[in-house]
Amino acid sequence: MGISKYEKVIDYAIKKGFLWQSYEIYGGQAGFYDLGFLGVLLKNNIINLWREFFIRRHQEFVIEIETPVITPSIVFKASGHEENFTDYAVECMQCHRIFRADHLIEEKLNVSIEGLPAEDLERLINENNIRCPICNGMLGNVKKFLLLFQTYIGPYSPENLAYLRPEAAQGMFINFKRVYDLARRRLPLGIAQIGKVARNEISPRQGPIRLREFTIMEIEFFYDETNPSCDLLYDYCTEEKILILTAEQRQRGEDKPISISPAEAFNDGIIKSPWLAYWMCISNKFINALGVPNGYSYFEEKLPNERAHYSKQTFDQMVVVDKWGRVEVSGHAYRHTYDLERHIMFSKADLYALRQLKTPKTIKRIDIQYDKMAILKTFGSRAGEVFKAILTTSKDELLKIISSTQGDNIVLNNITIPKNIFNIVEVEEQQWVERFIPSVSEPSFGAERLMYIALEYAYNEQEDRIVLRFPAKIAPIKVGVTPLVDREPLKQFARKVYEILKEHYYVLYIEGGTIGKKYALADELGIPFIITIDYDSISNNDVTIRERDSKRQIRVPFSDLLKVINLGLNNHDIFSIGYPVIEYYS
RNA sequence: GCGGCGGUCGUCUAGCCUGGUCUAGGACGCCGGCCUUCCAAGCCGGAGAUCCCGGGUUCAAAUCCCGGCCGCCGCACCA
Repeated sequence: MGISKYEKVIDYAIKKGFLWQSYEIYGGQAGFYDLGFLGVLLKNNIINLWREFFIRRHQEFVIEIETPVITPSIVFKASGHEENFTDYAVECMQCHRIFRADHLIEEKLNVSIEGLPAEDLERLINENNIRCPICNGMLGNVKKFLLLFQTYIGPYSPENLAYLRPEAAQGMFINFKRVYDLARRRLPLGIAQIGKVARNEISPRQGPIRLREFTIMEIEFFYDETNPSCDLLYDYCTEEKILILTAEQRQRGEDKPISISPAEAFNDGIIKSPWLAYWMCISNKFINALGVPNGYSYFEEKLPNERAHYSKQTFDQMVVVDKWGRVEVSGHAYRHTYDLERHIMFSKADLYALRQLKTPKTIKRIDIQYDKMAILKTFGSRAGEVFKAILTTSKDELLKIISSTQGDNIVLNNITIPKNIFNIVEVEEQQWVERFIPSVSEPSFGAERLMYIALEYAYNEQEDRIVLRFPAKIAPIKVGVTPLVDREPLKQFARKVYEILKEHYYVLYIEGGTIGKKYALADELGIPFIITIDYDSISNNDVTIRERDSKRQIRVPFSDLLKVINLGLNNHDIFSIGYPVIEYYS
């Protein structure tokens, strides 16, 4: 099989100090990675690019918040994670294969056994003599795996169980009402969050691809199902195609995705939520901007049994990678009203949105009126007690008492009151506003996986050298500066340029070795532009700018340097703006 | 968790089978010096290794044995 690109990229990334395994001096710990300075720069650039695509460009209706990682257990009871993030595994005593205990039982007995504890599963296995489906050996004890990290809040409160969040989403759901109010109760509304999450994976083995702690970038996008207001989908997502491998296709065993525009996919019912489609459209553009060309990523619809408990429809955005064929970089879940409903149920909080109706809804309800004058006349000085009795009884209850009592009188607080004092009427009310639970579509990205993707797609081997072809926007170091040879006065000039550029960018100043070696070093770090100071620079007060991928250079007056670098870093073609282009010095 | 394979300067590795000559050799990289006017030239010098950890066998362990840790591959897991 040979060494895969993954190994090469990771070797390279470790060597250059992008990342390395955490807790090395104690032997390391699987599922955790540290970032070095290049890694931090790259990750921050990716996060900021995500912010640009998903938040800044939608700032009228997408709002970023930040909420804690440590979360009281009640939140994940409500969200369903406490129940659904638990796996029950059982091992065959004979062949040592491991199976999901619940899956085995459900298959064999054809019943749903959600939420049963380990002892019950074990009992079911024994009672029904369920054996290993491969070798028919006896099965061992059922073991429980909780994929949430547990902790306790406060030193004296071991009963205050808490979890590290496995997704940032719950922080957004919990804050829905507050942000909705801040946004002047307008939908659609996106709440975005970027932060650390933790999942206690059983055996993470794919380096930075599968971590126990990672950075998630999510939007919970709330909208009115009856009025999605998703014009953007038709404004921006009708031309460009995305690739989708539908659940139907997968069930038929097909693996060739269809090519369709997001707007079309929604119209055809392939994507069930317009906003899910819109964010998939943006996600596709975003992945392109990280250096993944069209055709190298697609959306895979999850089968119903593969979906998370909260999702009505899920697409995983897959990017083609050398080692595993593809890797999931984002999940797009149509969470619908599930989470808000659950939090309303558990917290009793009002997490409803309001909808203005075009025509008022007429609501009929029964009302009880009573004759104040008659009460005064009948009860005289005791009227006050009667009013109190009536007011402290709820309308529903009063209605029940009146309708269920035979005869002409009812008894309230030991006071006998004639029925004819009450008048039961049907009133019609017009409602212009309606409460409802908004629907949610969620795009969710893992930052570290994107880092790996960016590295793998940037990684190029040219003869015996490595060039990292990062898009300028995410390149950790933006500019290099070097004297052509390490002699004065070139060094002095180069250092001056370095000092100026440092004000604006991360810059690498290079001395030592030959010019070829310096360029190679800069290419290896993915630096998009390198500025060389030669002897002509001294006499003409200008510099050369070399572009990483083409190796071509232009000669630019010193005074224009910043302007040109800025253009270059913003994806303008610096070779077509009029400065002399040098294909190659010899 | 189970099974297979592996772990030696920063990196890649020689040595392990057949214990001693290994105060562990080399290359790349790094540091210092010389040289160098455009794509990883050359020369000189230097620093750099708990041989993964612990225990055992032995006069003697990088080398043999046991346990542990970590990694890779397969089973399983991966909302």
